Amino acid sequence: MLKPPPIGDQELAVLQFVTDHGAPITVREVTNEWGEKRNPPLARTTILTMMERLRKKSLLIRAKSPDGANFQYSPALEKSVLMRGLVQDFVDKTLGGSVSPFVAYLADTKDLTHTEIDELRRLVDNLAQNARNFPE
Amino acid sequence: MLKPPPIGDQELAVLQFVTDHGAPITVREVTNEWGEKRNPPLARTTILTMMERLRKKSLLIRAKSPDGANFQYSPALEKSVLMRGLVQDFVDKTLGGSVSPFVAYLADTKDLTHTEIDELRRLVDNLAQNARNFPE
DNA sequence: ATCACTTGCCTACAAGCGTCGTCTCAGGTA
DNA sequence: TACCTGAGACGACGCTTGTAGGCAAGTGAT
Repeated sequence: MLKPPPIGDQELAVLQFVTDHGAPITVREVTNEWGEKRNPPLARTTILTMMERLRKKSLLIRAKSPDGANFQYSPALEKSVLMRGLVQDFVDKTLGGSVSPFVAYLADTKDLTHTEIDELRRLVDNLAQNARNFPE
Repeated sequence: MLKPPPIGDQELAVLQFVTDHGAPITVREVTNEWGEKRNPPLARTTILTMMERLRKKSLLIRAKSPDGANFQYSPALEKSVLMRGLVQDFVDKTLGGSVSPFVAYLADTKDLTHTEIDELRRLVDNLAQNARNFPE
């Protein structure tokens, strides 16, 4: 398996926006709905360039719009798959492959809501459940 | 608070090595003990450059060795602080500020050992404990 | 004093990223 | 038909990162 090309911060932001949008979206729409609201706003061509670079990296796909006037872009990967890749990458590269440090260092930052902690607990329980279903 | 300068992957690897080493270390030592073992091996000057860049970013500090012949580098931040910053950064930038997706998407990757899951559970319990001690 | 090394600094250069300006071309419009 | 407009393609520029070569000053041995 070849190493996935790295994604820049802005590229990732665009990718997330497209992914969260749910439906195929044009460069113009991304510019209007996302790029211009930022500080500083981004030119249309900037968005276009980033989206094309994402396409080169096989993270976006595009197809002619129904009227054939322009292109509509869609995420090439499901959000869950994308996220998992990002997390995996971070864990491997930065945390040295073990997830324990994540929660460990997270424990120091007290800015977790009760809701989030509950959610974490629920997820860990789930994790344990799954592990029991798939013993080594 | 100004935005922390970004750290490249290799830079981070060097920084981690220095941090994990525990004692002040010279460029030569990093080269021998870390740089040359890699694939491909890194030249001494490459390590030097990276360590100097890390120093510019205030992530390493250095001081003359006792015999005054060269410099010894040490991490500017404790490992826990560094890690917390990295995790925080990742959560903010990639996960949109919420930690739940982390464990959620982690749950899909089944390559967690029982030991790690147990550890996670313990940590979450701890987290909950702390939260109870500091109600909002 | 000279030679061999080591260390640190300076410079460089190719990729990759963030950001656009410009060019061109297909379609409408007057 | 002669334009204007919006879309995509291309190229570009500055900055950061990864990688390193060359060089000058210091140090120790001869």
